[in-house]
Amino acid sequence: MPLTIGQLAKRSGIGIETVRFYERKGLVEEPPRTDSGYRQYPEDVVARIRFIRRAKELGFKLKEISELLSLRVDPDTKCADVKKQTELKIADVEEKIRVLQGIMTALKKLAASCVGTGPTSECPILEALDGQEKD
Amino acid sequence: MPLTIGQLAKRSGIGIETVRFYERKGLVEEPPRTDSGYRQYPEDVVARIRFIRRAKELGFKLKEISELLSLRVDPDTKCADVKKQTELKIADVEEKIRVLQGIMTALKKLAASCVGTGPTSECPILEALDGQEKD
DNA sequence: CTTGACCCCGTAGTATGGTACAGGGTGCAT
DNA sequence: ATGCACCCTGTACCATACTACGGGGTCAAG
Repeated sequence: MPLTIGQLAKRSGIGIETVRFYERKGLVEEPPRTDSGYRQYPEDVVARIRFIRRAKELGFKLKEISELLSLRVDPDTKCADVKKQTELKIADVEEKIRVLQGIMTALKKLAASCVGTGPTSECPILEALDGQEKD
Repeated sequence: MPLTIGQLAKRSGIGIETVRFYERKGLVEEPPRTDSGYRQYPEDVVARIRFIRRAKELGFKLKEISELLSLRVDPDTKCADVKKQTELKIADVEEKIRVLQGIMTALKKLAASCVGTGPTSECPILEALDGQEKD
């Protein structure tokens, strides 16, 4: 028995509007309709939306997810293509971590330089952000 | 001698439109104008924009930067307040790194499980994203 | 047969951080 | 005095990922 959009949304843990949004974006294909125009989703769309959610959690953007999704639809694409995408994503995430760790180091250095007393005019954090300029 | 908006933009390394955008956002205060309406920036605005740029590089959002900026304007705020903001930011960045490392682990596990041969129908990566469902 | 929960569509708004016009006026050099 | 670079305002647009709303139609229970 097919699902209404509301049932689909509830089962897959997203909002109704988001389902329609994904449909507009091509992430979820347009389902058949009842005579009155209600969307009728087959069960497996729940799995597809779960796929989208998991991929999102792994840091894929919607655009990347739809690429992943079309890869699998095309019978000519190979497992290796999917693996390549994943490896690109790994490099991407590694880069993000690298940048954040640089930020961390800088922030910690700032925090360590500050004893936490005195007015802002003598705050070493603000002075550091000012660079060579003095306020 | 005061700077025109174009000179300010060039010296501080951002675009003219961005200066006006920062003005609208309250990050850069409205400068005096010439009779004809041209903005006239004192030199030290260059430092202020550099401050904004550095803070942005450290992962502060514009909203957070404007908070930082108002902290320093208020003579009653203490160095400790700035330090506290910085420490909150450190926790924030640590959390981001933690999440990304979890993602990395998952992605690497996926990539490792895939030998890279065969059609997408047998791709372990897509299967993993599907969860308990099989395509 | 009415009420309430659900569905439809299209449009617009949210937040973030800008960028890009259009349609003017200004300032300076030649 | 004319050309060109620069400035002004206001508005609209970019991507990202939703979320909300208005004004309707539908379905099942009581």
